[in-house]
Amino acid sequence: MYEKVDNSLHFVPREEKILQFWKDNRIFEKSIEIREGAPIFSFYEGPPTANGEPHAGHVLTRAIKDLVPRYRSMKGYYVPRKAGWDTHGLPVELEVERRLGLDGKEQIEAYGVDKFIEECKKSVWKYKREWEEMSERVGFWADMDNPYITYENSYIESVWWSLKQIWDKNLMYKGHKVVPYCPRCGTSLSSHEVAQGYRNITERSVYVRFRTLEDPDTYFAAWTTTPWTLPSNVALCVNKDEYYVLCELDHEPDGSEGTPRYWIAEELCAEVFGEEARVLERCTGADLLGIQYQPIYPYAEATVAEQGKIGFYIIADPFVTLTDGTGIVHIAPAFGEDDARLGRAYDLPHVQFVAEDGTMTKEVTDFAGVFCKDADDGLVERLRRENSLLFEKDVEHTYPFCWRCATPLIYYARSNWFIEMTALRDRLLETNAEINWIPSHIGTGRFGHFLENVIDWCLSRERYWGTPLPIWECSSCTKRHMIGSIAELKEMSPDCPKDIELHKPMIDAVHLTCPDCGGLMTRVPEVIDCWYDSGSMPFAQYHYPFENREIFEERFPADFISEAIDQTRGWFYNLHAVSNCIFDAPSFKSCIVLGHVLDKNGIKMSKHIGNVVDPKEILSKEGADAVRWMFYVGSNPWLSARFSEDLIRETKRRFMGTFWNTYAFFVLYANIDGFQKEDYEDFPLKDHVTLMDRWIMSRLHSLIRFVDEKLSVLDITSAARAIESFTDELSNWYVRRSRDRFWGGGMQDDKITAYLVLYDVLVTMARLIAPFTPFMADMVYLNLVAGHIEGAPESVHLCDFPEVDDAWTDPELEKAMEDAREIVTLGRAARNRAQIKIRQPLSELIATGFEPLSDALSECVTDELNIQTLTFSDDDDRLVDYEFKPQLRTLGRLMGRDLPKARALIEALPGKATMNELRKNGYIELDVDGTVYQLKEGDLIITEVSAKGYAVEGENVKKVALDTRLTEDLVERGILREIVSKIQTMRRSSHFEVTDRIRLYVMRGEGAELVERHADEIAGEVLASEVLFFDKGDTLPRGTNQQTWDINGNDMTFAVLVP
RNA sequence: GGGCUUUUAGCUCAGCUGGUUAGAGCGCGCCUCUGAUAAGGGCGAGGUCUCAGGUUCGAGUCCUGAAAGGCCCA
Repeated sequence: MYEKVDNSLHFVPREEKILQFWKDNRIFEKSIEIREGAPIFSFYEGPPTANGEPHAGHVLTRAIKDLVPRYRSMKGYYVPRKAGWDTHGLPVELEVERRLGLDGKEQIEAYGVDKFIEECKKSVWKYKREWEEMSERVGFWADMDNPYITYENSYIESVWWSLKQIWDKNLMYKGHKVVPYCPRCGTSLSSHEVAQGYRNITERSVYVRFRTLEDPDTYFAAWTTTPWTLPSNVALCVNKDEYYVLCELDHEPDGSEGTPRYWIAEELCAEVFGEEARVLERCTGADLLGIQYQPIYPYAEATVAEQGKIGFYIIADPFVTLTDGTGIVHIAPAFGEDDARLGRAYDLPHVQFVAEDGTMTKEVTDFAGVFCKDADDGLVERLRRENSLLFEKDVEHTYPFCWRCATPLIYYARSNWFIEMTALRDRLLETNAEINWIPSHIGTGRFGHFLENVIDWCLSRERYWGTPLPIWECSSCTKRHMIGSIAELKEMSPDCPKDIELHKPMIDAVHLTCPDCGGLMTRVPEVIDCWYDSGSMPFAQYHYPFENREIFEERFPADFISEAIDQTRGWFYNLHAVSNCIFDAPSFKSCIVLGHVLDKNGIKMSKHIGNVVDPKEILSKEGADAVRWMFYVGSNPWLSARFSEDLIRETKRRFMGTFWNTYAFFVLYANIDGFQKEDYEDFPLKDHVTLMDRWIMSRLHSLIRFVDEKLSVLDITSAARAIESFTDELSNWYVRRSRDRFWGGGMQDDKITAYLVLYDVLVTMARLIAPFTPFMADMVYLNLVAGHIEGAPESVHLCDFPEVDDAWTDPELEKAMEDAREIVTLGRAARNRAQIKIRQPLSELIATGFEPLSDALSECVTDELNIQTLTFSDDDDRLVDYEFKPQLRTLGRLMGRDLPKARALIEALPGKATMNELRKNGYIELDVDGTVYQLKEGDLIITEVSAKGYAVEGENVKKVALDTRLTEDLVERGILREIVSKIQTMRRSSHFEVTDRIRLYVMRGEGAELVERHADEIAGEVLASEVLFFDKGDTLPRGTNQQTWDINGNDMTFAVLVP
């Protein structure tokens, strides 16, 4: 006996049982163990941070990241899955700061860095349990007991090793980077902090003029919203591909007489100077390169002279656009990222006249000590006095403010450590081309573009909770040393404790002895960008190269990774960057880039809108399989997916409900008949299979092929959709058409065959869907296979993925069945139209436009439609006329502009006459305004149309005509069917068991004679052991259910009883 | 502001290299069937394929531009 199946859709308690089963029997561990020694399929788990709660998007990520390894595992690969945790970084520090009530670095130092670090270390586990529970609940299988943790010494040591590789390749340097900086807090802000503080403000922008050296009446017109950076100006920048003009005005800025001339972008000239400007010359930006001008303020002269560099001339860069301003951009390399980049490229002088506290430096003599933004007024006033100011204008734009203290941030050059990614640019692009991105546009688009414009990686952070940058500097000479292992550290250090922890502040107390001069070396204060940690996971998770050399080597690069699209410049880039630096190779071969999960209205989930769906709640309501399935089948995973309970319920009903019911049906009848698969191991199945059996088996094996192909190229959605439509065909065609094979007593060969086939389909399906809906798959498997079939694995997840058996596939049969089903659909429509219900037998259905079906298939159709004959006929004159339409594909080329007219003519052609001509000559002639065209059959779309006396359904070629005439015999058979149907209804409403044999009473009167003549037939259908007749008024035994029906116009009364 | 992406029925989605009347499921209305089913079947209503130009005999599909949503970056 199989365990009785409850056909409700409450999957949650069943899933919980399965979870327990997996845990108790170590199914995950076994699924790995049994594949040991097999070829590796390498999967890298992107480490989440347990500093925040998991949300619906993480369920999608885990659903995808679980499916692929499960599939590969069942395909025979060894798929180790090591979980990991991302633990370092500023968000952790901020959370701890907030909790401890600290504000800023000074207070952290006062509190004690060692205690602060301890708090950080604890804080990163805040939501560990939530993450573990969510992962387990969705059936995400990974080794959570031995995860890699980025703050552990062994992990950090591997990171250090990799940094030293980079150091040894001379790819690391110290330089300036412009960062968003809060002058009040004295610290730079990370991008995500900056993002919190954008505000819309109105600010003054100024147009100023720079006098050229060669001609005192010729100027460059420039524009800026930050006058306080003008004292630090060292160059002006144009776009060399844009056009510029030299125009002349009739007055100086202050209104006095003069004819000053200005260089300005052609497109912006009229906007800035109006129509009065006379254009004298026109050239491209390229022609302006190198022209020198006078500094607008005198402050920088000495500083520039000191540096021995050349400034104050025209440079060019594509970043200059003509959307506003003048097309000539003021460049101050200390105060803008583009500026800084150009400063490096052109080797411009470094002028930074704002101090770390945000005040103007002493060089700006007029405003020394004034907060930079407050100096704007004075600076502009001076320009006005000196006639350098053209105009002022208010502009509205967004500007970042410090999220902590609301001070306007400034972009400010700070000293930082960099990895020279620009030197690897070409290799980054080449190795990127080897990656199979899904969807592919990521590789060429978003990610590819990012790599094309790659900038050097600013690695250092002036913070506390991170991997310490292992560079030591000598206090007595200029020596710098990079440490690459704990052993090296201990060897070179006179004061390294034995159990050194590789974190601030402990590591800062460790000194080295300078190998060059013997002096004392101290570590630089910075930690590194925590993204570098996660980019190092391919090797650091295994403490490579200090341990696990082989493990790393055989698992690098990963065959598969997947995260959401916001990781493009995050984890995807960091993995790629680090592995290119260290191994000159990509670190993953294929990657599914997931879209974001939105709410049911397509809006991003966010706490303050209050539309966040708690994944825990949904999982415990609808179950994990349902949520997983919704993600797989709903839309392609790279598109943003909407997440709503309704959607989950719908997809769950469509697939899981249908599949589960089919399974429950099988178990119900198998148990009634005492069928058990193991009792029929030697049954010669192939000798007994029917057409329907061969069809469903063929469909099953075609499905296996399709799903396997799609999954092997990571096309999850197509695979899932195919499974869904197969399930529908299984339930609503195979099982429905085969139902009566399972009824009645006895165990004939045909019944056994039906059981064996349905069993095979269900069990094969269980293996096929195991990667998708692992819970339901195992429920079915555990009941039908494990414990029944000797030697079968104890869980479906220890099985192999199903393989295609070509002995079963029969594409022609599948095609023919498709036709049969189409005929059935049309036939049903015809019946509906003629208002003749299925229970009324009819004599004939004529199908046109179909290949004739085999006898067996025809029988399937006649039975389903309750007709006596199915006839195939393509030229039955009684039924058809013809209509013509142009075959645009061929005639478009032939006729061109005549086509619209020809089309009208063709559609007006007389049906049968034209058809006869076409058959006789092989062509017809068509005269379009005097041009005669010969049209062959292929140039026309020929449609057969309806005829009289039949109910006709269908369009174009494929049609059916239903003969609606009723004979006496047909009417009688209709009544019989109706009678049987009503008695069946009574059986059910009396709550008899399906197998109960009944006593049938029939009241004498209308139709009773008919029953008498067909008593045996009726008795057989309704499982009646005897048929008795009674008269109105007779008393029937107690418990008899008596009812009167309108049987096709006759009032008839029946009664049923289980004796 | 830039890059990438999405936009097809009330909702979720198909729609191949341009081709004839743009499809499916859900939902809705009417009808129907039911001895596994919370199901099945038929019909119907519901579409300016986001918009505007262009190429073409012909555009949901190709090109240009715009709008709206999403992501990343500034």
